[in-house]
Amino acid sequence: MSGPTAYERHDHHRCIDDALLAARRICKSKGARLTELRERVLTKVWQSHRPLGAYAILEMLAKEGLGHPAPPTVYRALDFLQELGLVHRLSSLNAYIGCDDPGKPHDCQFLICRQCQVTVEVAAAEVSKALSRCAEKRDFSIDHSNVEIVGYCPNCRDHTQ
Amino acid sequence: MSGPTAYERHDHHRCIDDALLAARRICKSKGARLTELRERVLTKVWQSHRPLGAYAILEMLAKEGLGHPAPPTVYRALDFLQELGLVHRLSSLNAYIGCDDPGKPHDCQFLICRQCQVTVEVAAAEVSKALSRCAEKRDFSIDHSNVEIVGYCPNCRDHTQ
DNA sequence: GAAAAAATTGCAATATTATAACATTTTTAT
DNA sequence: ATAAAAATGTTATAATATTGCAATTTTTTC
Repeated sequence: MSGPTAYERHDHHRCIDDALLAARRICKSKGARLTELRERVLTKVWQSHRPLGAYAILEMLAKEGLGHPAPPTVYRALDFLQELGLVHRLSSLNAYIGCDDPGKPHDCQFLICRQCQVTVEVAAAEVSKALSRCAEKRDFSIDHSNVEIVGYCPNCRDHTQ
Repeated sequence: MSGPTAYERHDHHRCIDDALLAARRICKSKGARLTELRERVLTKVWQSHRPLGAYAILEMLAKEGLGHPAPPTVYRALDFLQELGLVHRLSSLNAYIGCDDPGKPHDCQFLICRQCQVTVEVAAAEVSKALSRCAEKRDFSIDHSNVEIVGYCPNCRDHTQ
Protein backbone atom coordinates (compact mmCIF):
# COMPACT_ATOMS: atom_id res chain seq x y z
CA MET A 1 0.00 0.00 0.00
CA SER A 2 1.13 3.45 -0.89
CA GLY A 3 1.14 6.33 1.59
CA PRO A 4 0.04 9.86 0.77
CA THR A 5 2.09 11.54 -1.89
CA ALA A 6 3.92 14.79 -1.34
CA TYR A 7 1.16 16.36 -3.36
CA GLU A 8 -1.54 14.97 -1.16
CA ARG A 9 0.14 16.40 1.91
CA HIS A 10 0.97 19.85 0.68
CA ASP A 11 -1.26 22.93 0.68
CA HIS A 12 -2.78 22.49 -2.68
CA HIS A 13 -5.09 25.52 -2.62
CA ARG A 14 -1.91 27.49 -2.79
CA CYS A 15 -1.00 25.85 -6.11
CA ILE A 16 -4.35 26.64 -7.64
CA ASP A 17 -4.32 30.21 -6.39
CA ASP A 18 -0.77 30.78 -7.57
CA ALA A 19 -1.62 29.36 -10.98
CA LEU A 20 -4.62 31.64 -11.31
CA LEU A 21 -2.68 34.71 -10.24
CA ALA A 22 0.12 33.92 -12.67
CA ALA A 23 -2.39 33.31 -15.44
CA ARG A 24 -4.08 36.65 -14.85
CA ARG A 25 -0.77 38.46 -14.82
CA ILE A 26 0.40 36.78 -18.01
CA CYS A 27 -2.84 37.36 -19.85
CA LYS A 28 -2.84 40.99 -18.86
CA SER A 29 0.73 41.48 -20.03
CA LYS A 30 0.01 39.84 -23.35
CA GLY A 31 -3.35 41.46 -23.92
CA ALA A 32 -5.07 38.08 -23.89
CA ARG A 33 -8.43 37.52 -22.26
CA LEU A 34 -8.64 35.05 -19.40
CA THR A 35 -12.39 34.58 -19.61
CA GLU A 36 -14.46 32.87 -16.95
CA LEU A 37 -14.57 29.67 -18.95
CA ARG A 38 -10.83 29.61 -19.48
CA GLU A 39 -10.28 30.28 -15.82
CA ARG A 40 -12.59 27.44 -14.91
CA VAL A 41 -10.72 25.07 -17.21
CA LEU A 42 -7.38 26.15 -15.79
CA THR A 43 -8.72 25.57 -12.28
CA LYS A 44 -9.79 22.04 -13.18
CA VAL A 45 -6.40 21.29 -14.66
CA TRP A 46 -4.89 22.37 -11.37
CA GLN A 47 -7.17 20.24 -9.19
CA SER A 48 -4.33 17.77 -8.91
CA HIS A 49 -0.81 17.26 -10.07
CA ARG A 50 -2.03 14.52 -12.34
CA PRO A 51 -2.60 15.02 -16.05
CA LEU A 52 -6.29 15.34 -16.87
CA GLY A 53 -8.02 14.36 -20.10
CA ALA A 54 -10.19 16.81 -21.99
CA TYR A 55 -13.31 14.77 -21.40
CA ALA A 56 -12.59 14.55 -17.69
CA ILE A 57 -12.44 18.33 -17.62
CA LEU A 58 -15.67 18.42 -19.57
CA GLU A 59 -17.38 16.28 -16.94
CA MET A 60 -16.07 18.39 -14.10
CA LEU A 61 -17.41 21.51 -15.78
CA ALA A 62 -20.78 19.86 -16.32
CA LYS A 63 -20.98 18.93 -12.65
CA GLU A 64 -20.64 22.55 -11.67
CA GLY A 65 -24.08 23.07 -13.11
CA LEU A 66 -23.34 26.11 -15.24
CA GLY A 67 -24.51 24.46 -18.43
CA HIS A 68 -23.21 21.45 -20.31
CA PRO A 69 -20.31 22.51 -22.48
CA ALA A 70 -19.49 20.48 -25.60
CA PRO A 71 -16.02 19.16 -26.46
CA PRO A 72 -14.96 22.08 -28.64
CA THR A 73 -15.50 24.42 -25.73
CA VAL A 74 -12.93 22.59 -23.64
CA TYR A 75 -10.49 22.00 -26.47
CA ARG A 76 -10.57 25.66 -27.41
CA ALA A 77 -9.89 26.71 -23.86
CA LEU A 78 -7.05 24.21 -23.63
CA ASP A 79 -5.59 25.46 -26.91
CA PHE A 80 -5.68 28.99 -25.60
CA LEU A 81 -4.02 28.01 -22.34
CA GLN A 82 -1.36 26.03 -24.16
CA GLU A 83 -0.54 28.89 -26.48
CA LEU A 84 0.03 31.11 -23.50
CA GLY A 85 2.18 28.45 -21.90
CA LEU A 86 -0.22 27.96 -18.98
CA VAL A 87 -0.79 24.27 -19.57
CA HIS A 88 1.13 21.49 -21.26
CA ARG A 89 -0.20 18.54 -23.18
CA LEU A 90 1.27 15.13 -22.42
CA SER A 91 0.95 13.34 -25.69
CA SER A 92 1.62 9.88 -24.34
CA LEU A 93 -1.43 10.27 -22.09
CA ASN A 94 -3.64 12.51 -24.21
CA ALA A 95 -3.89 14.66 -21.14
CA TYR A 96 -3.16 18.13 -19.87
CA ILE A 97 -1.35 19.51 -16.87
CA GLY A 98 -0.76 22.98 -15.47
CA CYS A 99 2.56 24.57 -16.23
CA ASP A 100 4.74 25.11 -13.19
CA ASP A 101 6.62 28.01 -14.64
CA PRO A 102 4.38 29.84 -17.09
CA GLY A 103 5.18 33.07 -18.81
CA LYS A 104 8.37 32.52 -20.68
CA PRO A 105 8.39 29.64 -23.13
CA HIS A 106 10.75 26.99 -21.88
CA ASP A 107 12.15 23.65 -22.63
CA CYS A 108 10.98 21.17 -20.07
CA GLN A 109 10.61 17.52 -19.26
CA PHE A 110 8.01 15.50 -17.40
CA LEU A 111 8.45 12.77 -14.83
CA ILE A 112 5.26 10.70 -14.91
CA CYS A 113 4.55 8.13 -12.22
CA ARG A 114 3.03 4.92 -13.58
CA GLN A 115 1.53 4.13 -10.23
CA CYS A 116 -0.10 7.32 -8.99
CA GLN A 117 0.05 9.38 -12.19
CA VAL A 118 1.51 12.33 -10.35
CA THR A 119 3.55 14.24 -12.89
CA VAL A 120 6.34 16.64 -12.20
CA GLU A 121 7.61 19.22 -14.63
CA VAL A 122 11.32 19.84 -14.61
CA ALA A 123 13.58 22.09 -16.62
CA ALA A 124 16.86 20.24 -16.50
CA ALA A 125 19.50 22.30 -18.26
CA GLU A 126 21.60 19.19 -18.70
CA VAL A 127 18.83 17.51 -20.66
CA SER A 128 18.17 20.56 -22.81
CA LYS A 129 21.84 20.86 -23.61
CA ALA A 130 22.13 17.20 -24.48
CA LEU A 131 19.15 17.47 -26.82
CA SER A 132 20.60 20.57 -28.49
CA ARG A 133 23.95 18.92 -29.02
CA CYS A 134 22.32 15.75 -30.29
CA ALA A 135 20.31 17.74 -32.84
CA GLU A 136 23.17 19.96 -33.83
CA LYS A 137 25.42 17.01 -34.49
CA ARG A 138 22.86 15.82 -37.04
CA ASP A 139 22.21 19.24 -38.58
CA PHE A 140 18.72 19.18 -37.20
CA SER A 141 17.19 22.47 -36.14
CA ILE A 142 14.95 22.10 -33.09
CA ASP A 143 11.58 23.75 -32.91
CA HIS A 144 10.51 22.13 -29.68
CA SER A 145 10.88 18.90 -27.81
CA ASN A 146 8.55 16.57 -26.00
CA VAL A 147 10.23 14.64 -23.23
CA GLU A 148 8.13 12.30 -21.10
CA ILE A 149 9.91 10.11 -18.59
CA VAL A 150 7.74 7.33 -17.25
CA GLY A 151 8.51 5.40 -14.07
CA TYR A 152 7.90 5.51 -10.35
CA CYS A 153 7.89 8.60 -8.15
CA PRO A 154 9.75 8.54 -4.83
CA ASN A 155 6.57 7.79 -2.94
CA CYS A 156 5.41 4.88 -5.08
CA ARG A 157 8.89 3.51 -5.51
CA ASP A 158 9.26 3.20 -1.74
CA HIS A 159 5.87 1.68 -1.07
CA THR A 160 5.27 -0.74 -3.89
CA GLN A 161 8.42 -1.98 -5.52
CA MET B 1 10.90 24.03 -52.84
CA SER B 2 12.60 21.17 -51.16
CA GLY B 3 14.95 18.76 -52.96
CA PRO B 4 14.91 15.01 -52.47
CA THR B 5 15.69 13.89 -48.98
CA ALA B 6 18.53 11.59 -48.13
CA TYR B 7 15.88 8.95 -47.71
CA GLU B 8 14.46 9.50 -51.15
CA ARG B 9 17.88 9.07 -52.67
CA HIS B 10 19.08 6.02 -50.81
CA ASP B 11 18.43 2.39 -51.63
CA HIS B 12 15.32 1.92 -49.65
CA HIS B 13 14.64 -1.69 -50.59
CA ARG B 14 17.67 -2.43 -48.55
CA CYS B 15 16.05 -0.91 -45.45
CA ILE B 16 12.93 -2.98 -45.85
CA ASP B 17 14.86 -6.18 -46.49
CA ASP B 18 17.17 -5.57 -43.55
CA ALA B 19 14.22 -4.90 -41.30
CA LEU B 20 12.53 -8.11 -42.35
CA LEU B 21 15.66 -10.15 -41.88
CA ALA B 22 16.26 -8.69 -38.45
CA ALA B 23 12.63 -9.29 -37.53
CA ARG B 24 12.81 -12.93 -38.53
CA ARG B 25 16.01 -13.43 -36.62
CA ILE B 26 14.64 -11.78 -33.49
CA CYS B 27 11.35 -13.64 -33.60
CA LYS B 28 13.16 -16.91 -34.03
CA SER B 29 15.46 -16.23 -31.11
CA LYS B 30 12.56 -15.27 -28.87
CA GLY B 31 10.24 -18.03 -29.99
CA ALA B 32 7.74 -15.49 -31.30
CA ARG B 33 5.81 -15.99 -34.52
CA LEU B 34 6.30 -13.49 -37.29
CA THR B 35 3.12 -14.38 -39.13
CA GLU B 36 2.34 -13.26 -42.66
CA LEU B 37 0.08 -10.51 -41.38
CA ARG B 38 2.67 -9.18 -38.98
CA GLU B 39 5.28 -9.26 -41.70
CA ARG B 40 2.97 -7.34 -44.01
CA VAL B 41 2.39 -4.71 -41.33
CA LEU B 42 6.09 -4.39 -40.66
CA THR B 43 6.72 -3.99 -44.37
CA LYS B 44 4.18 -1.16 -44.56
CA VAL B 45 5.76 0.58 -41.61
CA TRP B 46 9.05 0.44 -43.47
CA GLN B 47 7.69 1.84 -46.75
CA SER B 48 9.19 5.17 -45.76
CA HIS B 49 11.12 6.77 -42.97
CA ARG B 50 8.01 8.66 -42.01
CA PRO B 51 5.78 7.62 -39.14
CA LEU B 52 2.61 5.94 -40.36
CA GLY B 53 -0.78 5.93 -38.67
CA ALA B 54 -2.61 2.70 -37.95
CA TYR B 55 -5.42 3.57 -40.33
CA ALA B 56 -2.97 4.39 -43.11
CA ILE B 57 -1.49 0.92 -42.65
CA LEU B 58 -5.00 -0.48 -42.69
CA GLU B 59 -5.68 1.15 -46.06
CA MET B 60 -2.42 -0.08 -47.49
CA LEU B 61 -3.28 -3.62 -46.46
CA ALA B 62 -6.75 -3.31 -47.96
CA LYS B 63 -5.28 -2.16 -51.27
CA GLU B 64 -3.24 -5.33 -51.49
CA GLY B 65 -6.48 -7.16 -52.05
CA LEU B 66 -5.99 -9.94 -49.51
CA GLY B 67 -9.17 -9.07 -47.64
CA HIS B 68 -10.20 -5.99 -45.70
CA PRO B 69 -8.74 -6.21 -42.22
CA ALA B 70 -10.45 -4.34 -39.40
CA PRO B 71 -8.68 -1.97 -37.00
CA PRO B 72 -7.99 -4.53 -34.26
CA THR B 73 -6.04 -6.60 -36.74
CA VAL B 74 -3.60 -3.79 -37.35
CA TYR B 75 -3.43 -2.66 -33.76
CA ARG B 76 -2.70 -6.17 -32.61
CA ALA B 77 0.08 -6.59 -35.11
CA LEU B 78 1.53 -3.23 -34.09
CA ASP B 79 1.34 -4.21 -30.41
CA PHE B 80 3.19 -7.40 -31.18
CA LEU B 81 5.86 -5.58 -33.15
CA GLN B 82 6.27 -2.99 -30.43
CA GLU B 83 6.65 -5.61 -27.74
CA LEU B 84 9.46 -7.17 -29.69
CA GLY B 85 11.04 -3.77 -30.19
CA LEU B 86 10.56 -3.88 -33.97
CA VAL B 87 8.53 -0.70 -34.19
CA HIS B 88 8.15 2.40 -32.07
CA ARG B 89 5.07 4.47 -31.48
CA LEU B 90 5.43 8.24 -31.72
CA SER B 91 2.81 9.47 -29.33
CA SER B 92 2.84 13.06 -30.49
CA LEU B 93 1.82 11.86 -33.95
CA ASN B 94 -0.24 8.78 -33.11
CA ALA B 95 1.97 7.00 -35.58
CA TYR B 96 4.41 4.16 -35.89
CA ILE B 97 7.87 3.80 -37.28
CA GLY B 98 10.27 0.93 -37.77
CA CYS B 99 13.00 0.53 -35.20
CA ASP B 100 16.48 1.10 -36.55
CA ASP B 101 18.17 -1.09 -34.04
CA PRO B 102 15.80 -3.81 -32.94
CA GLY B 103 16.59 -6.72 -30.70
CA LYS B 104 17.93 -5.27 -27.53
CA PRO B 105 15.63 -2.83 -25.76
CA HIS B 106 17.19 0.60 -25.88
CA ASP B 107 16.71 4.13 -24.86
CA CYS B 108 16.29 6.27 -27.91
CA GLN B 109 15.16 9.63 -29.18
CA PHE B 110 13.42 10.78 -32.33
CA LEU B 111 14.18 13.73 -34.57
CA ILE B 112 10.95 14.54 -36.40
CA CYS B 113 10.92 16.94 -39.33
CA ARG B 114 7.89 19.26 -39.33
CA GLN B 115 8.25 19.81 -43.04
CA CYS B 116 8.77 16.38 -44.59
CA GLN B 117 7.91 14.20 -41.59
CA VAL B 118 11.05 12.15 -42.05
CA THR B 119 11.93 10.83 -38.62
CA VAL B 120 15.31 9.65 -37.47
CA GLU B 121 15.90 7.45 -34.48
CA VAL B 122 18.99 8.18 -32.48
CA ALA B 123 20.45 6.69 -29.34
CA ALA B 124 22.41 9.57 -27.91
CA ALA B 125 24.23 8.41 -24.82
CA GLU B 126 24.53 11.98 -23.65
CA VAL B 127 20.75 12.38 -23.64
CA SER B 128 20.18 9.08 -21.88
CA LYS B 129 22.69 10.00 -19.22
CA ALA B 130 21.16 13.43 -18.73
CA LEU B 131 17.72 11.87 -18.32
CA SER B 132 19.04 9.32 -15.82
CA ARG B 133 20.75 11.96 -13.76
CA CYS B 134 17.72 14.20 -13.87
CA ALA B 135 15.51 11.39 -12.61
CA GLU B 136 17.98 10.21 -10.01
CA LYS B 137 18.32 13.68 -8.57
CA ARG B 138 14.57 13.61 -7.92
CA ASP B 139 14.46 10.04 -6.61
CA PHE B 140 12.47 9.01 -9.63
CA SER B 141 13.01 5.53 -11.00
CA ILE B 142 12.78 5.42 -14.79
CA ASP B 143 10.84 2.72 -16.55
CA HIS B 144 11.17 4.19 -20.02
CA SER B 145 11.31 7.55 -21.71
CA ASN B 146 9.66 9.08 -24.70
CA VAL B 147 11.75 11.75 -26.36
CA GLU B 148 10.44 13.41 -29.50
CA ILE B 149 12.38 16.32 -30.91
CA VAL B 150 10.44 18.29 -33.49
CA GLY B 151 12.05 20.67 -35.96
CA TYR B 152 13.60 20.75 -39.40
CA CYS B 153 15.81 18.10 -40.90
CA PRO B 154 19.00 19.14 -42.72
CA ASN B 155 17.29 18.91 -46.08
CA CYS B 156 14.24 21.00 -45.21
CA ARG B 157 16.23 23.46 -43.17
CA ASP B 158 18.39 24.25 -46.19
CA HIS B 159 15.59 24.55 -48.69
CA THR B 160 12.80 26.30 -46.88
CA GLN B 161 13.96 28.37 -43.98
C1' DG C 1 -1.61 -38.93 -35.68
C1' DA C 2 -5.74 -37.29 -33.03
C1' DA C 3 -7.36 -34.45 -29.40
C1' DA C 4 -6.68 -30.63 -26.43
C1' DA C 5 -4.70 -26.24 -25.62
C1' DA C 6 -2.87 -22.01 -27.07
C1' DA C 7 -2.23 -18.44 -30.22
C1' DT C 8 -3.81 -15.82 -34.00
C1' DT C 9 -7.10 -13.64 -36.83
C1' DG C 10 -11.91 -12.11 -38.19
C1' DC C 11 -15.58 -9.34 -37.16
C1' DA C 12 -19.10 -6.25 -35.13
C1' DA C 13 -19.79 -2.99 -32.06
C1' DT C 14 -18.31 0.74 -29.42
C1' DA C 15 -15.21 3.73 -26.69
C1' DT C 16 -12.16 7.67 -26.65
C1' DT C 17 -10.04 11.75 -28.35
C1' DA C 18 -10.38 15.63 -31.39
C1' DT C 19 -12.07 18.79 -35.08
C1' DA C 20 -15.08 21.11 -38.70
C1' DA C 21 -18.64 24.14 -39.80
C1' DC C 22 -21.72 27.43 -38.76
C1' DA C 23 -24.87 30.14 -35.53
C1' DT C 24 -25.05 33.14 -31.60
C1' DT C 25 -23.39 36.07 -28.15
C1' DT C 26 -20.13 39.08 -26.02
C1' DT C 27 -16.46 42.31 -26.15
C1' DT C 28 -13.65 45.74 -28.30
C1' DA C 29 -12.66 49.36 -31.49
C1' DT C 30 -14.29 53.05 -34.44
C1' DA D 1 -24.19 53.49 -31.68
C1' DT D 2 -22.31 50.64 -34.98
C1' DA D 3 -19.08 47.65 -37.12
C1' DA D 4 -15.58 44.38 -36.43
C1' DA D 5 -13.42 40.96 -33.81
C1' DA D 6 -13.28 37.53 -30.41
C1' DA D 7 -15.36 34.04 -27.79
C1' DT D 8 -18.75 30.61 -27.02
C1' DG D 9 -22.68 27.42 -28.24
C1' DT D 10 -24.26 23.62 -30.97
C1' DT D 11 -24.51 19.82 -34.07
C1' DA D 12 -22.31 16.68 -36.49
C1' DT D 13 -18.51 13.99 -37.60
C1' DA D 14 -13.56 12.64 -38.05
C1' DA D 15 -9.69 10.07 -36.29
C1' DT D 16 -7.71 6.90 -33.14
C1' DA D 17 -8.20 2.84 -30.33
C1' DT D 18 -10.36 -1.06 -27.70
C1' DT D 19 -13.71 -4.79 -26.12
C1' DG D 20 -15.76 -9.08 -26.61
C1' DC D 21 -16.67 -13.02 -28.85
C1' DA D 22 -16.46 -16.32 -32.83
C1' DA D 23 -13.70 -18.80 -36.13
C1' DT D 24 -9.45 -20.48 -37.52
C1' DT D 25 -4.76 -21.89 -37.39
C1' DT D 26 -0.76 -23.57 -35.00
C1' DT D 27 1.44 -25.92 -31.34
C1' DT D 28 1.57 -29.17 -27.71
C1' DT D 29 0.50 -33.37 -25.44
C1' DC D 30 -0.64 -37.82 -25.24
